[in-house]
Amino acid sequence: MTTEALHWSTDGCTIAAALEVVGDRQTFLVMREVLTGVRRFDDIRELTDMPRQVLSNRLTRLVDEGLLRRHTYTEPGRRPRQEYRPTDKGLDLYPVVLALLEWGNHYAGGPEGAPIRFVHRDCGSDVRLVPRCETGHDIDQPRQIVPRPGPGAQPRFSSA
Amino acid sequence: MTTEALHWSTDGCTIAAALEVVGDRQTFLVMREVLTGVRRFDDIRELTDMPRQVLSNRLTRLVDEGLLRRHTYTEPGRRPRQEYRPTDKGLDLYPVVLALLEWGNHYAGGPEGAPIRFVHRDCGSDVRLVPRCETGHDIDQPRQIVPRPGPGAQPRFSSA
DNA sequence: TGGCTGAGTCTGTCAACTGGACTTAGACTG
DNA sequence: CAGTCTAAGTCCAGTTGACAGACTCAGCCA
Repeated sequence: MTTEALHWSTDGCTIAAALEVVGDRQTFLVMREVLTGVRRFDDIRELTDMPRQVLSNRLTRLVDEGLLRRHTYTEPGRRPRQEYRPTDKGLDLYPVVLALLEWGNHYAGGPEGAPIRFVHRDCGSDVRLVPRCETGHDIDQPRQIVPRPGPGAQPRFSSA
Repeated sequence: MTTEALHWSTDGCTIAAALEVVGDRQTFLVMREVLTGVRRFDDIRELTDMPRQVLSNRLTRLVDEGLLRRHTYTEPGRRPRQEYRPTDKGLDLYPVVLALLEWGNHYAGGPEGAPIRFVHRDCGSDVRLVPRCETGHDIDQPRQIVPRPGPGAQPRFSSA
């Protein structure tokens, strides 16, 4: 019953690499706000309820990582302000946000339903994530998904 | 240009609720291991490179939250050991894992490719996540996804 | 009896988060 | 022009959490 997975190292794991960028709660909440259209410092701070210092830190890092970019804009009769807008790299996190939203709706949702949903711009109906294999089968049961070593898999040398 | 999103509170956000459970790097790495078939304490510890205390803490919490369950099993001639197995609630995190994997492959992958992939058990080909709206349109551009207040949305009272 | 091993617990150090006060730069007010 | 308002931070002290490494405990085996 030894699992094959044990023989492979996790070096270079791209899940870990992704978590390195967005793997903490606060960073992810910032992305949630930006992807739902909230883009100014104090608005994000209020909606995520995080200390200014942490928000400042996270925004700087997300800009450095290329998920957000700063955009200065000026409303008439006001001084210039900063907005944080998602880049393509940031927008591509939508599936992660959707996956978490679906899981949360299923397992952590209250009776009144989620306060947010994501819809198809063209038709207005809700967006769901469908796991599908490249042969074209839709997969409705997670047990139909199984792990395999990928192209970059390296044998694991047990450190004994 | 004022965004509508500003007028809605994030109370009850199911993304935040999901992050409350799996929103830190270490917890998520544990789920990655369990979902790839690595289920014993010391194996997880070695592959995730985390301190025992942190792993112990995370495993206990994941069991308490119902994503994992402990399973005692005995190899012949060895004393009983614990395994951590995913529950249905844990298995349903597959889409989140897949979404992070895809993002990581795209933006953080090395030239040699990911060390892990997930395939359809029946046909063996790679599983991808396809965002699709409930009307049936596949969505290939993240910009076609837009946020809307959900059924549980509450007006936001600016705290001035 | 004593040793091995998987799965932890204990302890001290050090980095990160937290809440609250302070700072800065434009624009507007009198 | 001096004073005020606001968005977007920075600074500071206290507490929490991660980390590394040593120690513990329970079965099994020689």
